[in-house]
This record gives sequence, structure tokens and C-alpha cells, in this order.
Amino acid sequence: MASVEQILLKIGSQRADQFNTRGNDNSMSYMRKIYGDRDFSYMKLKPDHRSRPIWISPDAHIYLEAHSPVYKHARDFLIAIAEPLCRPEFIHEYQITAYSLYAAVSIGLVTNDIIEYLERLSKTTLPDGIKEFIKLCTLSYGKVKLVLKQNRYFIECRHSEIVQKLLNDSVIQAALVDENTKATIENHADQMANMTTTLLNTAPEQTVTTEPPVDEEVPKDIADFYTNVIDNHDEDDDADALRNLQILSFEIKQEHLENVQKKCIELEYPLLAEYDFRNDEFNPNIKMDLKPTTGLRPYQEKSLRKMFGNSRARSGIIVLPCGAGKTLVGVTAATTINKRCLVLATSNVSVEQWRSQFRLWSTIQDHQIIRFTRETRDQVPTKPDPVVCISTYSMVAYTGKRTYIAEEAMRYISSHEWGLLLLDEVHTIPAKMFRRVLTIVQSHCKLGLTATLVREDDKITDLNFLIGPKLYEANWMELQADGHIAKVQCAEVWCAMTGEFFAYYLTSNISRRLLLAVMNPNKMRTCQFLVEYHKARGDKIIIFSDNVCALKRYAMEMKIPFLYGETSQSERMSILQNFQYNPKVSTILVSKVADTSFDLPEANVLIQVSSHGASRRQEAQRLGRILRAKKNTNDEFNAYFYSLVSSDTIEMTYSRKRQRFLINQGYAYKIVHNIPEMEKANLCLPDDKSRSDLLKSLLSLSDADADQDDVKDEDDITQNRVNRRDGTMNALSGGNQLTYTTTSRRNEEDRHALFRKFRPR
DNA sequence: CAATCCGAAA
DNA sequence: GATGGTTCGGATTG
Repeated sequence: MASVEQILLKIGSQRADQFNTRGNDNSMSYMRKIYGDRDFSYMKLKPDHRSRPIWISPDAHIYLEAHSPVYKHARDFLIAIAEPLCRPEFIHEYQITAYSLYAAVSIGLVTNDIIEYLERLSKTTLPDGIKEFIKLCTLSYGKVKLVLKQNRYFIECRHSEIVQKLLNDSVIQAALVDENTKATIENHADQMANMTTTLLNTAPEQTVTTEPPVDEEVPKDIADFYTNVIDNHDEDDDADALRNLQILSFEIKQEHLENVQKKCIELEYPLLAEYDFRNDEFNPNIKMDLKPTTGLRPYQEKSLRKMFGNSRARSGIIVLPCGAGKTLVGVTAATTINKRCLVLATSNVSVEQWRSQFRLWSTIQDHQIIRFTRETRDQVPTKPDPVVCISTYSMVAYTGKRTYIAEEAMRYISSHEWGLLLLDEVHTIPAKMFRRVLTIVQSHCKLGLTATLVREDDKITDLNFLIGPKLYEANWMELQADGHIAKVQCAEVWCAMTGEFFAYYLTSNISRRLLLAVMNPNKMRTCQFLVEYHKARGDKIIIFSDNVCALKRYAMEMKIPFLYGETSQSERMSILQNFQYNPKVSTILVSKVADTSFDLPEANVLIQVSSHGASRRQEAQRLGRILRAKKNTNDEFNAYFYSLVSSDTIEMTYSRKRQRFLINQGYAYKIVHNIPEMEKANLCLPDDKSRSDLLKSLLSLSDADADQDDVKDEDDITQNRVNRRDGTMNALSGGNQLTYTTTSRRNEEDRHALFRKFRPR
């Protein structure tokens, strides 16, 4: 597939060459010098280009004018056929890839429509290379299907030449259940040699719809096409004609499924996994529905329409920001298919969440939900009655010895056909052990949900064959504008290292450098300042620190309750309860347990003091913790995300990289160098003495490292934890009048510029 | 590919 | 029924 894209690039640059050698225009070759292969000035603009919203370059990148009156006509279409790369305020960048085109076809668009509509939207004529590319990728898709029948997997296809091509492949041969398949099929193919196979590409009938409201600024050809095709592609297949064609099929071994799916994508015949659940009589219905009071938001509906567009269920991935109601999308999908459903999540806590969400939104009976985790193992049904089963990836993928009950539950899971396999946080699936669940569980249809379809390794594209194409990806900025998620101000605060710390930093090894950067006294003071500031406004604040040692130190200095992996379940509960309901507790400190493992109460301020390297996913996930927000009725920000970075340290590089994902979603980070007001505030580590002490303790700590002393130190802290926390509570309830007074009397004038902008007048 | 860290499972 | 030493796995970096 990469080769196809290379061809595409070549076509693009060749054409540029031809033009430039022919023309004598000096300015043109000047452009060429500057832009190299990316000089597309030779492309002719259409006369009415102003009313067309997109540019398409021959390298398959698309640029969309977000302010165009035709924006909305282009947006949904581009999401369907291309990969959004970057969507800031004015110009959005997309890229057409083979995968994105497979996804487009799988949600019901056909080759000619894609080309035709792109042509109409474009300011220039569509490059030929792009047309070729689109044809190449779309014509072959959907011709080969993967079907589960009575616990066995079959590949189905109506085109004998394709089947033969597949059967010639060694990977596929290895996966065959019946070694004689090839001979049988060839024999069969002879008999149907004279059958026609061209039906898939015939354009669907244009359905007559009501005339769209006339908008002067939208060219008529775009408006018509939008209404007829893009907005309304619930095609009824050319089903009848096709049904009469004979189906060739062969069975493959379940354990080879992944290899086969991967190979078929490489052969450019990606397997289409659709589930005709309405006509499945083998698997009983679960008889649940959405409650009448349950309402879906427009974008949730839109994403589900991509999944159920042709009254079947397609496998694929739906990408929605955290806090935008992914769970409801999952529950709705489950009720729609209405068969046995297996939900896999990353932790026990989210298992409980899924259960409560099922109970909240749907009419499912309690006995129809079974949980399968270490804590809670509900009785597996002995009757064939279908259930919704909720478990974790590690539970299902676990390879070690299990208890008898666990084995029994696993037998239940692996021996039944599941109508829907719902994968929460699906970006974790490519992990070596987790992907095993796909060969253990037999499912007709897989739906993956995630907010962050990125990984720092190169396994994210595996999802294309492991699960299916990306069916829908929401635009964070639009959800924000519509008030579905909070409007967040992101800031990166640069904290200068103190001289002494920096001196040691320069001579330290990597791990100590990281520690010194996190513990930078200026960072701690900045953090405290921000906490005090937001506490005075009545905000709820979460501080993230990946480094557990730093976490404890911060908690100690600032007297804030903290929570991390070792914290027991009951203690977690009480800390979270306090944070949620006790107005005196405005702040908690958490480690990366809070990234995924539990339901944080609502908060609207997030301060990040240390993080896990350059993980974009983590940054986005943390932002997600403050997205669940009340409707914003005006332009004000209602949530704040601070990332504290020690200047001139390795943290700065990490920080840049971490932000890429959110920046591509359209977020802008404000850089804050210093906060003059901090001088006046009464903060921790006020003098050189206390800072030197901190430094000394850090140095001895990291010197000791794997030493016994080190362990002892840690134990002391742990043992004191409870007492210290109690002290913290008291301080918060009685103590800090200071904070309230300083900020409540502050007037607009002596507010730092950063904050003035936060709350305009 | 090993090393690191941290969290979760039995 | 909670607790804890132990082992495993995921995510990331060098």
C-alpha cells in the first residue's frame, strides 16, 4: 500500500516538473526552489474557486477552509473519506490514505461518488493521480467478506478470480481448515465462469429528496450532491441482483484469523466484516432496548449511523473525546444488535462504570449483566439466555493458571458466539497480549471506542485489520463550540530551575535529571500558586504527577491528599468522596492511576507536574478529565489545563511532543514564562535553606537507588501516609484563611495578564 | 531489545 | 473478607 502512495507522489512531482521545464517563468522556478516537490502552483484554479472550499494537492493532502459557507458540506464528507491530520481554527488538513478509503467504502460510499464530490468541492481540477488512487483503493473493497457461522469463520466472495488469488497466498493457505479447498473452488469456479461480476460498482439510484434550502453562497452542484449522496447514503445495496450470484466460501482457522486479515489488506482485498444481525436466528435476542428517556446527541447518532448504515452492523472504530459520551454510543450499539454482547475494558473500575451505564440507559435486567473480574464474578448463565458480559482485557488475555470458577467463565466466553464485541479504550488492543482476545473471542462484529487513536509505537495501524476501519472521528473544537465538552484553556508554564538544582542537573544521569526537573522548587511554588489561585475561585483541582516520589513530596509540602497505585481501594474511595463532596477539599494529587483506572469526580482545573515521557495519549487522556462540563453559554473558558515544565530541561522536549495530538485537535497552548504575582504570595520553599534541604534529600535518595536505605525511606513515608493525610484535612478545613483573603480581594488591575485573559471583564 | 516504571491480577 | 509479597504486562525511552 505504501507503494501506491509513492506512485501517487511521483505522479504529483512529475507533473510539476513537466510544467516547470516548459515554462520560462522565473518566478515559477523560484517557487520550485522554495517549495520543492510541494510547489503546486501549476494547478489551475477553477473560475469559481472562491465558492469551493478545498484544495487537493497531488500528494493526497486536502486543505479545507473552515470559514467557507460550504464548510459543513465538505466536513462530513472529508471525515468519511480521509484522515483528519490537523484541525485548528481556520484551515483543516486531511489526508487520503488507502485505509481512509476502505473506511469510506465500508460506510457505503462508492467510487464514482467520492471522485465526483471531491471534484465539485475542489478549487482546482482533481489531479489524475488522486482519481487513480481512489479507484484502486475503493473498487476492490467489500468484495471479500469475513463471516462467522456456528462458531466457524468463513471467507466469502462472489468473484472467483479474487478467491483464486487469495488461495494462492501462502499465509492464507496455512490458515485453511480444509486442505482441499483450492481444488474445490477451482472446480466450482469453472461452473460460474460466465457469470457477471460487475454489479458492485454501479452507482446507486439517486433518491428523490426534498429540495434543500437554497443558500446563495453554496454552489448548486455541491448542495445537490450533498443532499442526495452524502447526507443520505443508506443504500439498499444492489442486493437483489447480487444475491442471485453464487457465493464462494472457504473456512479458515480461528487462530490464523489475524494473519489472514492482515494479509488480505496487503493484497488490497481488505476483509469486510458485516453482521446481518436482524436475520441471525442462530443467536437469540437479548430483548433489551434503550429507555424511552434516553436521548442521543447529534454526533453520537451520526457515529452510530456510520455503523448501522445499511441495516447491518459494521466492525470499526469510533473516536470521541473523553467526556463526550462514548459509553452511551457503546450501549446503543449493543441494544441495536440485541444479541450476546461482550464488553472489554481496561480496569475493574471501568467495568463497574459500564455496568451502571447499561443500567442507566437501557432496559436490561440486572440478571442479564454479568461481570467477570477478579473482584466480582457473577454467575455465568447455564441456560442459553444471552447476556451482556463485562470484563477486562487482562482477565480474558491472562495466560496463567486460573481458579476453577474463572476457567468456567472463560469457557463460557470462548465457546459462545458474541453478536457484539465492544472494546473500550481500543488503542490498547495492539499490545502483544491484549490482541490475543481477538482470537479467543468469536464475535460477529467488533466496535472499538477510544478518545485517542494514537500510540507512541507503530502499532496503531494494526487496528485496521484487527478491528476494522475508523468509522467516525469527532471534531473536538466543534463539540466544544456546541457545549458538549468543556472549553479548555491550555497553558504550558515554564518554571526556571533554581541555580543550585540546575548545577546538579547538568552533571547528573538521565533518571536523576528527571527527578531534579520535577522537584524544581520553582515548579513546586508555581504549582502551589496555581492551586491557591483556583481554590479561591471555588474550582476543583487535580494535580497529576507520574513520578511517585515527587507525588509524595508535593503532597507533603503543599498538604494535599494524594492517591496512587499502592493506595488501597477503601482509601481511594474516601479520598475521592471527600474531594467530590467536601467543599473544603479543593485539590487532590494523583499518579498515573488516574489516567484510566477510576472515575474521577468532576474537576475543572488540571495541573500536570510530571508525566510519562512524550506520550500524546496520556496528555489527551488527562485533558479529558476536565472535559465533562456544564454547558458553556458564552465564550468564557470553563476549564484550565496547566502543564508545568522546568525550563531548559529534557521536560521541554517531551512537552512539545506530548502536545502534538491536542494541537492537531485544534487546541492552542499558551506559554507562560513567569507569574510576577508569585513574588507576593506566601508559598512553600521560600528560602535557599529549605531548597538546599530538598536537594540534599533528593540526592541521597537517588544515590541510594536500589539500596536498602532507599526502601526504608519509602516505607516510612507510606506508614505515615494516613496520619499525614488527616493533618492535611485539618489544615484545609481550618487553616488557610490566607488564601481566601488574598484572592478574594484581588481586583482586575493587579491580575496577571494570563488570568485577565481567562476571564474577560 | 533491554531497562525502566508503575499498576493490576491471582 | 481484607492484605501483601510476587509475578506479569504495558508504555515508553535509549
